Amino acid sequence: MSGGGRSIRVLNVAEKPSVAKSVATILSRNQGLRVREGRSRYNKIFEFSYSINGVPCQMLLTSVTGHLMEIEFDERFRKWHSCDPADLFQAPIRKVVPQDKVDIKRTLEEEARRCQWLVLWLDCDREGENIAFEVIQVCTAVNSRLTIKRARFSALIDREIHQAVQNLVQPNKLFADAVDARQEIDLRIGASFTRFQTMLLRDAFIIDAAADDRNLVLSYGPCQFPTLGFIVERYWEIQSHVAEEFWTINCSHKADEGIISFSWMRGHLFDYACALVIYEMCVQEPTATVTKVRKQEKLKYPPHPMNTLELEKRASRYFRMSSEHTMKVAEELYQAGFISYPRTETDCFSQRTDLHAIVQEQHGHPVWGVYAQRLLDPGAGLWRNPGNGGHDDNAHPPIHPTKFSAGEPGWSQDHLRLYELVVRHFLACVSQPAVGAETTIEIDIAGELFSASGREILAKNYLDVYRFESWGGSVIPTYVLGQQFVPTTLTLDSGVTRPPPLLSEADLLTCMDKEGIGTDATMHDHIKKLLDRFYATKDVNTRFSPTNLGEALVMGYDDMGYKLWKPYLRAVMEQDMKAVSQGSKRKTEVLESCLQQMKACFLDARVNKVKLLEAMAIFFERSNRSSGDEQHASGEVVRPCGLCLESDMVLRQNRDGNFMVGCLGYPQCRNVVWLPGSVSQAIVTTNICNSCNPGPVRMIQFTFRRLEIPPEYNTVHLGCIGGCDQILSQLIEICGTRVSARGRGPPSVSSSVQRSNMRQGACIYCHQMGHSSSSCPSQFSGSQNARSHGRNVQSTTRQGICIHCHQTGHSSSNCPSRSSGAQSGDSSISCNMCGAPCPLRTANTTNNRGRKFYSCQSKECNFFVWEDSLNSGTGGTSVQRANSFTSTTNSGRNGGFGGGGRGAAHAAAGTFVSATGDPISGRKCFVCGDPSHFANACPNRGY
DNA sequence: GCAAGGTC
Repeated sequence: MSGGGRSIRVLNVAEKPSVAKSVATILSRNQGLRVREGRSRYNKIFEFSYSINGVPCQMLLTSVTGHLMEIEFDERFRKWHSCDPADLFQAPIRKVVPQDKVDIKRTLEEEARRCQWLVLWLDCDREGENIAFEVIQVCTAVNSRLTIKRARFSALIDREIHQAVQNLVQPNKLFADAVDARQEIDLRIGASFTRFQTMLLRDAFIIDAAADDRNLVLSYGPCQFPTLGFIVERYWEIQSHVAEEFWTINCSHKADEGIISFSWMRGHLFDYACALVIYEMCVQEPTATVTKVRKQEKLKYPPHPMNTLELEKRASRYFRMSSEHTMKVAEELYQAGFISYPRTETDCFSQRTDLHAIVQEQHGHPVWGVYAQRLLDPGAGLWRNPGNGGHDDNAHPPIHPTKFSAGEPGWSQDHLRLYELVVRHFLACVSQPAVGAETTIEIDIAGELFSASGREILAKNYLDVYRFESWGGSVIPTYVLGQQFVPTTLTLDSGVTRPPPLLSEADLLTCMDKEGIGTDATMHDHIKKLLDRFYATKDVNTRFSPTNLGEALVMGYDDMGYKLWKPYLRAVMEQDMKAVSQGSKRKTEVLESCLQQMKACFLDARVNKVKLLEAMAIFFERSNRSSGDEQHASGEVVRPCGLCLESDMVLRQNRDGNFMVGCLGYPQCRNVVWLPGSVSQAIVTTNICNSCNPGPVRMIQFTFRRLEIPPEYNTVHLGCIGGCDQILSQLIEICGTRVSARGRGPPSVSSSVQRSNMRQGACIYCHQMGHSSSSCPSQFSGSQNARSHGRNVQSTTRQGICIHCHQTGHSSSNCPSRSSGAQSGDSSISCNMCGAPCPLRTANTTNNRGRKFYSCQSKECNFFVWEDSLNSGTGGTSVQRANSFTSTTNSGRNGGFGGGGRGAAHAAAGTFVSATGDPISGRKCFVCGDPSHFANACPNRGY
């Protein structure tokens, strides 16, 4: 069949070669399907006959590989020095087909010329719709008569595809518009901030991250920076964590089955005194009564079908593979046909997927083949229809095996691992949950509740194949309701709060997913970028720390008050994109408002660049290099350069206060006009000179110093530097210019900052007067020291209070309360118990923050009393503290508190014992000080 | 030399 007669010739274009092949195979029913090469070796052309709504069609089905086009700035703005980075917010941009996609474009052009219809089979998401319009642009450019149609399909299965082609619709321009806006905003923000911060910082400091830091790019991007922000924020959280002591009561009981540990149902208390009172009550009446025995069946469900995010997280957790490497290996397995498409959000299988067939294929595997066989055995009862994770990208199924393998010759260890994960995960998904019998026992000791639980695994089910997860079993003896026993041990133990751990790769992916940073196909790229840019490092446990560079950048913007490192910006953009795709906002409207805001933010950041410099100075030594990139980047444009014809010339003031108009192409282009030394002020106006070329040349409003120019000249003059201005020429001749001895070299960043510091009179490191930051005695050059120094500046000086005790006047590192958990005061009393000094201190625990107490300095004594209770006439107490105040009973033999053993004898007499069994004498009620009763019997007890 | 998004 040649496509002659009345049949229509239809060019069909899919997003990727694999989809073209699948659609062609489905539509042709694999009959009469021909394949030929296109211009691009990856994108074949499939041909077959088909009938659309009764109309005979000669179908051509080919593909692109994702986006066909990119946006870029016009030539004039592409060189870093060719313009002010602020110009990038409005510089002209265009869409072009990059060199590596030209072959695909040619194929489309050649085929489109000979077709009447163009049917778009791009993925049904916003990016897919945008690619559709790229294809339309290329095809209609060579054939304007094309009828354009869109196929909507949600899975590559027969019914969907046949249905899609019989119900063709129009492409959705709004979806494509949303992506256009996103692309433009990303490019403009990314390029402007990247150029700005690179040129500002790279040459001003010795950044030891890279071997050659002159090639370092300090990139900014709306996805990479929030990702860095997550890492830095967690790091700061850990740095500022102040360990707080807490107290808990532990109880154990020795039974025939072993020792059972009961945990206190209050968890823990931060108030020692309160914990102690309760503990005293328990020791006083230690008999435990079983108040609840709960037995129930618990199910542990298998995971949902796996999408990209889960694949990356699990490969990181189970194999410590980086997300970037995981995706590389997954792509190779996909290309070789062993697993399904690895970039998918979908975590539920379509009803129509033949899950049994996928299981069937694994029957022969030497390790999990038997499990796969059991799954399909109805008698085993192991099968379960997979769960639904609630995500569906309407384009791809969850990741699952597509071809059996027991390992291929070319596979690495990671190929084997990842294939195994995909297969085992799939088999787990279609398996019954694990079943356990859980027993929970609750006991009551003197009104306090404690609990213990045990689990018996009844059926492992999916856990038999999913070796990556476990579910521990533990034995618990039989207790009956109302049963009484005396605990074997009852201890008051202390612990300290710990900071959260550094973010793992899986944690980071979770944060990104939650805040909408990146897509399933790009998240790993953003993480890798942070490592490539030396913003973060990853340890062997896949946990991320910021580098000095990463922390300094975030700190700099944070100090400016900008949340550019937070995910909000991306979230707002995402909302706007949604509004555009739904038609409630126009693309131009979103672009205008977003770029306007970001430009204002950019200009403001530039004004506040000292914050970035200060933050960098905390971690890095100043460099002597003087590239002056920063100065080049700033200044008002006066005219295009007539010498290099590439860059603009801008008005600037050098460090001595003299004005010049220099080319931004410096040092390649050294074109410069020095202005008279008598100029005190120069402002670029919007007036254009109508005689000088190349134009436009903007006029400058000059103000001269009265005493430095002849009396016949005005102090104010609107002049042109293009060569036409006689007055300016005369003044240059009369007054001369004040070119510095070193010539045009612009001031180095370091010297300009030092100068501004001196002017303000304070060092940017320590905020003290009398020296500059470069000679600050507190400056460390070692990076680790620099970081800890930086943290102190960050958390104490900046906020003005110690993060530990919340007092002013010292930093957290030398906080007097740091080691003791409380702040020492001046006054002290003599210890009621041993006579040693008891200084007055201030509690810093959650429940008693600010409350004063006296505490004996003698570790053996530890007399303790609240100041307010002392004033009200109540007494103090002396106890053995942390981990050592133990009541040892001998319930096994005597079944009672008053039984044998040294401790028990004292306890029976109402005396407290230490862990060594020695009595603690002189006990009296903690609440009121009365020795005739314990606190639990005190009439004044408030709880 | 800048971004993020497709996909190979």
